[in-house]
Amino acid sequence: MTEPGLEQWLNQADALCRRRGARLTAQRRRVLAILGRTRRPLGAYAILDALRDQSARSTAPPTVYRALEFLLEHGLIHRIESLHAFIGCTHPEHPHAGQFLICRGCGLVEEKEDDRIQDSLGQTAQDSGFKSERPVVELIGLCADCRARPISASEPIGQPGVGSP
Amino acid sequence: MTEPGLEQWLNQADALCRRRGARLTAQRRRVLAILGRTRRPLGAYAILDALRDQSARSTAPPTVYRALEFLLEHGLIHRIESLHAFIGCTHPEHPHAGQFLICRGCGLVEEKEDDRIQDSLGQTAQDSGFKSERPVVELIGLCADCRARPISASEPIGQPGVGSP
DNA sequence: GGACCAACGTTATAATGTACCAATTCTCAA
DNA sequence: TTGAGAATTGGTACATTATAACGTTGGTCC
Repeated sequence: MTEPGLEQWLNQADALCRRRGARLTAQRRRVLAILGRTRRPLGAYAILDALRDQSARSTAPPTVYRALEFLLEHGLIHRIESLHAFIGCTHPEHPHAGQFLICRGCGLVEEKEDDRIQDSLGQTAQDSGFKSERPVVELIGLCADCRARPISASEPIGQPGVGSP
Repeated sequence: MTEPGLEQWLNQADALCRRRGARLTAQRRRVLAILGRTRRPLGAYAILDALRDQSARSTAPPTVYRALEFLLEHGLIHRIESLHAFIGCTHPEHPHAGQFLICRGCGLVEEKEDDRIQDSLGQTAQDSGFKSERPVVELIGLCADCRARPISASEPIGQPGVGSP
């Protein structure tokens, strides 16, 4: 999410919520903005720290988790299960479950919405008579850039977030 | 995993480890057996409780996590990310990453190894120049049985494990 | 204004996972 | 067989992630 696009993204989220009769409150918007400034997933406690940094008011875990719950419900963010972390949704127009390419080198996450994957998952579920309600698809590996870099096989670099203390 | 099949499964695991020069010790075998007795995922602390129940010796979390780490490395169990839990692998002959159909009704998990899914994931990764090292594919929903049952839409039933305190 | 309800503040605690070091057990060569 | 070294386990403490419970605030509608 680039800085100029951030405002636009937040406004789009605001509009979406209004349309649904939901309220993107100041607190929720702050959390969304924190996630919107990075393409890396952030843990709840990293978000908490960011909130504490940007305001004098004290903030506790439930506040963050409540905001995250709301944003998840409205498809404005996604949860990355394998990292216990959250990331802004890149196309929140319609609710969906994306697929995530998670680079263990640089920490960047690419969100996909691939029909072939969704079809194959749907087929497999159907074959078992299973009704899928929440698909979790996360590929952990190395992005193109990190594969090209010689040091790529070792520890992650890049900004703090999750996993890089 | 049925009771008569359990011994056979454990022995297969033992043979696999031997072949690789790894040691399926008594402790590791105990953990594997606990997972083998259910088709439901178990949290680390549920396994810990089971261990404590079946022996007078005291046991601490690191013991369980070390055993789980070993079993994961050797493909004898899988980790279910969305549940923070572990489940026995149904076909450990070769290392692999399965796909999991997780019923939120009865808690049962079906492990798949579907070529269409794996192909579509591979395609998507390749399109992005991404090298997938650890795919996480978990579908949370309702199994055929639970869909058929009228009460199915509400809370989970069945044996303890994860999520049913 | 007052009743209501959603959102938020606050404290405490549960659940999951790991760092660290000591004690034990196993293996293999001398 | 025995002792050195490696692998495994025991055990304490603590870090990280998440939620329960209850009171307070603030906006909305009559």
